[in-house]
Amino acid sequence: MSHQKIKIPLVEDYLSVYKCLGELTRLRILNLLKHGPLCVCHVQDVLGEPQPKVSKQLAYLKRHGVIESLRHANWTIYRLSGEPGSILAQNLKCLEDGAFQESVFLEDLERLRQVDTSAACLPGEG
Amino acid sequence: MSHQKIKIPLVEDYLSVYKCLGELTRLRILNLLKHGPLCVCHVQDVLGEPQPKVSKQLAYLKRHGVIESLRHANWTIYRLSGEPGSILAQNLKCLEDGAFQESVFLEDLERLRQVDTSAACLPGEG
DNA sequence: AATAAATATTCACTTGAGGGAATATTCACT
DNA sequence: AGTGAATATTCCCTCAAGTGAATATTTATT
Repeated sequence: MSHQKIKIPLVEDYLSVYKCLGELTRLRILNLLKHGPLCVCHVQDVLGEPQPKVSKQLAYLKRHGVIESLRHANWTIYRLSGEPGSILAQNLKCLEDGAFQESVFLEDLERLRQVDTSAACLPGEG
Repeated sequence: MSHQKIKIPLVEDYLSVYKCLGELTRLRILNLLKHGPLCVCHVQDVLGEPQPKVSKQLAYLKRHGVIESLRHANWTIYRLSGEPGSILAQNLKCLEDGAFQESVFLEDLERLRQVDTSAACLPGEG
């Protein structure tokens, strides 16, 4: 078992969710995490943003229950924490068909594909 | 024909839409307008918020192409400007099933029902 | 043209969010 | 215990957004 569930109540408050989604770095992070868990350094590499910036936005999302974290050796793995059907899940679905088609997000995914293969800090899944 | 279409390009930028949705007054306004056009004074009455505050948020939403305005005598009528299928429309649909079930929004609708009947400044619809 | 109602805008203020640089923390390894 | 890598946090700064009070604008009415 790779991810122990440290349950933080999901925001069931739309306003919070929209605020989470209303910032580019956070949207980019969610776009990435939609494709699977990632450690901070990978997010950082893919986004090309400074470490504190990434770390802070991850903390923000975690604080609002949108993502969960798991310590794995020296790395912190983040992943989406939404149950299917949750507010966030609904919105991410909307995003999938729309926003995430925008070039910023596609480019991120392209870079993710390159980083992801040589992943050394990914937890054994399954 | 009641609403002449003064076309302002709809925001096809998710970030902008989420920012529009990420503020309580604006969410409340959209919840109201989802049930039909309204003049400023009605919005104001229903929300119980000061006139400049309401007017500014309406201006914000209009500036971002989310709503349209129409002058009708002394009143300004606002209504949603989204085409079906637009980003906003999708999100409003999400909202309909979820956020707008929260008490704030339900209470607003209750107050809207009372105000709406005695409407003197509504444009002749249909 | 003067007035009043409805709405928009300006101004001044405050607050919170985001950013970078630096520092602290946590963990593995020796 | 000491070191280095990965991550988190703090400090400080700046800027944008929201707010209320006051004022301007628009329109109908007289």
